[in-house]
Amino acid sequence: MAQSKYTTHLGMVDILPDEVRKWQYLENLIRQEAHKFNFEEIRTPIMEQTELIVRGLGQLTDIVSKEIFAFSRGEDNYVLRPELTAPVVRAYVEHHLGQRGGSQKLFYIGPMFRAERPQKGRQRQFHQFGLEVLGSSDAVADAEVIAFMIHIYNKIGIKNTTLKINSIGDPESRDKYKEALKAHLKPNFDKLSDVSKKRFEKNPLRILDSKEEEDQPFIETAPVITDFLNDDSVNHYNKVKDYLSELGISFEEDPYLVRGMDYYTQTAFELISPDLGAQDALAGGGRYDLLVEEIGGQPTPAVGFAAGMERLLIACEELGIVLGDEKSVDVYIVTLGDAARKWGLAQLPKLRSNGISATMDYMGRSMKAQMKDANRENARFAIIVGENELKEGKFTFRNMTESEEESLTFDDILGKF
RNA sequence: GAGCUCGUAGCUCAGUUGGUUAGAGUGCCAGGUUGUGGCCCUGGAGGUCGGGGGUUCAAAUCCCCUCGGGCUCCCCA
Repeated sequence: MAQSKYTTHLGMVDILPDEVRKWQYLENLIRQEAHKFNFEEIRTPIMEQTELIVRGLGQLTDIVSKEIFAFSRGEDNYVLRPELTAPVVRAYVEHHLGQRGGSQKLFYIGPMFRAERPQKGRQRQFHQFGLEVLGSSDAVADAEVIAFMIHIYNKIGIKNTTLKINSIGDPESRDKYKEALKAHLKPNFDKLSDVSKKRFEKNPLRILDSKEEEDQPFIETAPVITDFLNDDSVNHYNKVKDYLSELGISFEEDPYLVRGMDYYTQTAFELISPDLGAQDALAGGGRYDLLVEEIGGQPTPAVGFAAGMERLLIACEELGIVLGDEKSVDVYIVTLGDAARKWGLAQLPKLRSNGISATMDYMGRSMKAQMKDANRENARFAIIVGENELKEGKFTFRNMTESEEESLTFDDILGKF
C-alpha cells in the first residue's frame, strides 16, 4: 500500500475511535476505583527539567542513559517524562503537599515517553496509571498500593497473573550484597555472558535477571539479598508479606527481582502476565524512601507502582475480555424532503437537552441510505419524518432492535425516554 | 545499538516455472423496493503491487539500493 506522506513517529501510535472507547472505559474504571481507595488524582506537565529525571532515576539507569527524549531551548533543558514517580515527588516538594497533613495518596493516568525500539507491549509514547503514597513508612501503605494494583486487574477480569515481591533493603544492605555478589561471580567472570560482563561493574544486581543460559549456574549458587538485610528491612518485609496474606493476596517471593530505577529501597514488586509475550510485566513498583530528600524535600518515606495501559489492553485482547460498549446513539432522525430535514435539524437540540443522544444524516442521502446509516451507528430508535408526518404532527417512531413502529407526537416521543 | 521477518484495494489476503486491461472476501457507494436498516441479488468506485534503479521482448514475481512496519536481544510499563 502506498505509504502516506505524513505518519506518526516511530513507536508513537494513534488511538482511533473504536480503541478510544476501551481507553475511556479503562480510565473511568481506574478513577472510580481510586476514589474507592481514597486516592486523589494528580496531573503534572508532560515535560520536566532534565536534571529532575537524571537525579531522580539515576544517571546510569538505561532509561536515563539512552531512552529519554531531551532537548534544550535557551537556558532550559526539557525532557519528556519517562515515568511519573519523580515528577510526582517534585510536585509534592514544590507545592509542600506534605503540609496538607497525613500521608498523601495520589494517583495518575497519562502518557510517558521512552526512546526505545518498539515491539509488542512497548512503544515510545505509552500510557501508565499508577499510585504514590508519600509520607508513610508503614507496611500498610505497601500492602494497600499492591492491593489497589491487583484490584484493578481483578476487576477487569485479568486473573492469571503472578505477583512477585522482594526486598532490596536500604542502600547499605544493598552495597554489602553487591560486594558479596561480585565476589561470588568474579572467579567465573570469563564464563559469564557478554551482557552480564558489562553489568558486572555498572549494575551487578541485574545479572540476577539474566536469561542467558551460561549465567544460570552462577545465579543459582549466588548469595541472596534477603540474607544481607538489616533488622529494620527484614521486619518491614515480613510485615508486607503478612499484610498481603491478610488481604488474601497471593505472591511469589523472588530474591532476584531487581528493578530499573535507582530510587527503590526495601519493597520491590512486579505483576507478571503470561499473556503478554516478551514484555511480560503488567505493572511494577516499590518503596522509594530516599527520593523525596534526593529531590530536595524533607526526608519522606514513600511507596508506589506504575502500570502499563497498553499492556493491560493487550492482555484483555488475548483473554477475549471486551472493554466498553459498542458505539451507539439513542435517536437517528430520518428525513424525506427539505421541510422534513429542516424539522429534523431543529429537533436535535430538544432531544439532546433531554439527555437523549441524537443525530441525523449529514450527506443528504436517500431514506434507505439513512436507515442503513442508522443501523451502522447502532441507533436504538429512528424517527422517520416526511410530508405526511409533518402535516399530521405525528412521527414514525421506530424501535430499531425490535423493528416495531408507532405513530407519535414529538412530545410523546420525548416521554419514551 | 544488533538480529530476524514482512510490505499487493480502507481491512484480511490470493497471485502457479516472469507472460494480456492485477484478483477474492469484507468494507464503501448505488440499484433491486420513486417512504424503511439488518438477510439476499445486481452493478460501481477504489491499486503508480511501499519507493528508486537494473536484467528481460515482457517484472507484483528475478537482482541491487532505499523507505516503512512487525517481532526479538538489551531494558522496561
